[in-house]
Amino acid sequence: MAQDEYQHALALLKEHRVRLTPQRKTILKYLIDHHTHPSVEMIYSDLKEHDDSISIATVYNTVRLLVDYHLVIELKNGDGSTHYDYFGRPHYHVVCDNCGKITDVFASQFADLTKELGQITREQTHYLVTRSDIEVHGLCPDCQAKLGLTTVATEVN
Amino acid sequence: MAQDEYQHALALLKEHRVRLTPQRKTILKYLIDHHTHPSVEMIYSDLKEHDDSISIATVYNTVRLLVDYHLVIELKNGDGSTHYDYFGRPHYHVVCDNCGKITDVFASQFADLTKELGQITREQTHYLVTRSDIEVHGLCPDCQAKLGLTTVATEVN
DNA sequence: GGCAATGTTGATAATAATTCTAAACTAGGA
DNA sequence: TCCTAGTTTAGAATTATTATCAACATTGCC
Repeated sequence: MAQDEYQHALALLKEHRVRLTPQRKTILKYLIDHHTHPSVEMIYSDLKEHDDSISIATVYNTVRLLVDYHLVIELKNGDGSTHYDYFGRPHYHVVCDNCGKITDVFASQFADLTKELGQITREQTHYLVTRSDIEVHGLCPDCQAKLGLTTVATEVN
Repeated sequence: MAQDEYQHALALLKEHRVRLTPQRKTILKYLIDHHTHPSVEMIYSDLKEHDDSISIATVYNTVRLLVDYHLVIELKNGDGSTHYDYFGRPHYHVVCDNCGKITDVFASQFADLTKELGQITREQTHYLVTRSDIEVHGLCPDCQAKLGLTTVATEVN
């Protein structure tokens, strides 16, 4: 599966005549394998630990490249730094406002929602819609428990 | 209307024992009146021009405060800097990937969409959902015209 | 496989964005 | 009015990001 993603992404880049350097492959693979929504700094230090030398500038350049080709998306949770997430298969994000954790949701309804959203948007704005980023905020189950909100959780709409 | 928003926001802050300093009021009023999605730098220079002294640090502090109380939301279009938008009445954003323009959409269907989204999310993740940020990407009508895509636009789903 | 053209990397300098600090100030309650 | 905890200010410090450019590596071609 992850292997498929990787091959698919490589093929897309190749199609666009993007040079497949070892660094780019490494970073791409890292992002496919780690759905931890890492920041540039996290990617950099992780890779430096395992593999050897890779420049922070290269990480910046590569994530931007991947964002440009829509293989990866940028996220901000609120702690200042920017996070990245491989976006090969459509999904959306749920951010915990208490601990900052970001969870992926691969809901089957996602496709329907985005389609609907695209239609509404086109009607209202006449934009040519290409994609949608959805970010839901709330409290993760852990934080609900910590804050003693477990019972409330089931009541709230 | 804008006056209502302002009073409503002030009341909310007051309720939370937030000190209503002139700087905070000024910045809040600015954000309510300007739906231009300004960056901190833009707010700062605009206010410095009209009004007199206000520190950039205060602008940073204040927008964060307003974000914390969900009166304002953070946006990134892609040019690096962070933008802010008064969020008194629910809406979502459409970003033009060509020129970076951000358009607000106050679709009546917005409420239904977010409700649906909240339900799906809760089922899938057991998060306690509080709100949703939706960001649609595409090409604005101007850029479609510039790029000669007007005919295509009507064909694409 | 080997070669050349051209894009990429790496280290670091430069710049931009954001936060911190400490002293001075002030909103709001008593 | 007075007090005080919270806020503002200016600038320093820190952090994030981009630019530079010589050395290097990928790709397409033979």
